[in-house]
Amino acid sequence: MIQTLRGTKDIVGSEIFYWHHLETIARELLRRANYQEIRTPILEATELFARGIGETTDIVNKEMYTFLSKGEESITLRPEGTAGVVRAYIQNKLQGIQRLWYMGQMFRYERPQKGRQRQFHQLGLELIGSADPRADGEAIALAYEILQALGLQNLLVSLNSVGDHTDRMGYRGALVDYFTPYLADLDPDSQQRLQRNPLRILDSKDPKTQTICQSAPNIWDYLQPESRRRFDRVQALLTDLKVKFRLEPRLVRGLDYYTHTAFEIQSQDLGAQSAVCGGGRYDRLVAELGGTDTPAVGWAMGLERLILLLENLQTLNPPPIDFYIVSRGERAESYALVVWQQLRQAGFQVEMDLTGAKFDKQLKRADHASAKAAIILGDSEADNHTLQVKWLGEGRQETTTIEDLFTRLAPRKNHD
RNA sequence: GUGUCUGUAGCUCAAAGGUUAGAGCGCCUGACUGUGGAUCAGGAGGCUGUGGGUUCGACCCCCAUCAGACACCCCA
Repeated sequence: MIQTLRGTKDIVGSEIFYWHHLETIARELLRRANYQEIRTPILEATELFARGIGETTDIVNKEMYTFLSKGEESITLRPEGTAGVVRAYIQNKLQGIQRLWYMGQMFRYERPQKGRQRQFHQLGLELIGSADPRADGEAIALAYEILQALGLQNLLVSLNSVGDHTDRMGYRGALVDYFTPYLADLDPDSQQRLQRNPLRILDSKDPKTQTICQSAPNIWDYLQPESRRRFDRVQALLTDLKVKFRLEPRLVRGLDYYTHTAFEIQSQDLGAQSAVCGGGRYDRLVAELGGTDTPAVGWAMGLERLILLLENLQTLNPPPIDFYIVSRGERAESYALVVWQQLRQAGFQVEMDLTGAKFDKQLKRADHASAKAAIILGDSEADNHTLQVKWLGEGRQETTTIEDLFTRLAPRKNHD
């Protein structure tokens, strides 16, 4: 049997109702904030991610689906959304402040576990063109409110500032100085990180490394006054917006392009992969990718993780349909098809039984389809142009005509 | 890439190395020949993930492989 590749899955059966629910709420909140959807290709030049995300990151080093196309060009299935959106911003010469959102598949070659797949979905937001701390507040508040609107509980917003480039270089040097004497006591992964990305040592889960980190230098001591003021302002704005957050000096996002604001929203109801949303400010990325120097802030949510939480929260059932048409006999079956068309064109949601089985079997299926009413058609109804309508909730049955049904139920028309 | 655990009917799970691999739910049929849900009776459905091996004999033990779960790494 041919089956799905490791780390990929079908979204099948009632799971789709959770996706629709999530999409409906997110779309509505983003519409109110006048964000515009953008759809960029899943396939991009490998160089876009190498330059955008950073050559030293794990995403670029070991997690990308990269291959050569027939023209020997190196292409990659996107591992995240921001680089592509920024590429589109530059390529399409978008100007001024752009409020953009996207939703779609992302790909990372990793071992799957709870809340992590190789092909997964992200909902992302990018607010490009403003350095105003209010832009940070806007982006974070929207993420927070979307998660709240979904009814998620036990959410924790972690906030940090990683400063600008000079702040970070100073801090990085201080960390290297601090950790070097302890080199032998660090876990092997962190030993590697000391050269590549010492900031990452801070969120190691190794207990011994953790103790060493206790008295490591704090990034806040390396923020220049201007960066510090900016950080304070973002905190004040979030408080005004009633976003509850926790300051987390160790929070370091995995991608190289972040500056100043970094944040993450975690759920305590997931396993180890607890981050449902991550993001921050990336003032250098547009220039890095060849555009004019443009500040920006954004985030991404992992939708599979949100779906897991939603499924724990509530059971969504398929909405009931209006009519299930049951028919038996040659003339009745032809008549049923016409009734099916008329009901549908009048705006009702209708399903017609195709089995030709006995009425009790077909009615059982009507019940199973959670239809409000079954329309029962035999040859005598076909001859008289009447309908037997059985209201399944109350069990009442009536003889009527399709015209009568239309006038009584004032059906929704297709066009408004 | 590393570690631990798990693969038996559509689903959830049984079956001390020893007859013909079972049960619940679901599905189908009938009781009820033009009337759903409940009840009762019956039925279909399995190369025990796959490929090797050990054994008189393997769902069970061994090896490999594929897949899944969880964790590490990393991230959403």
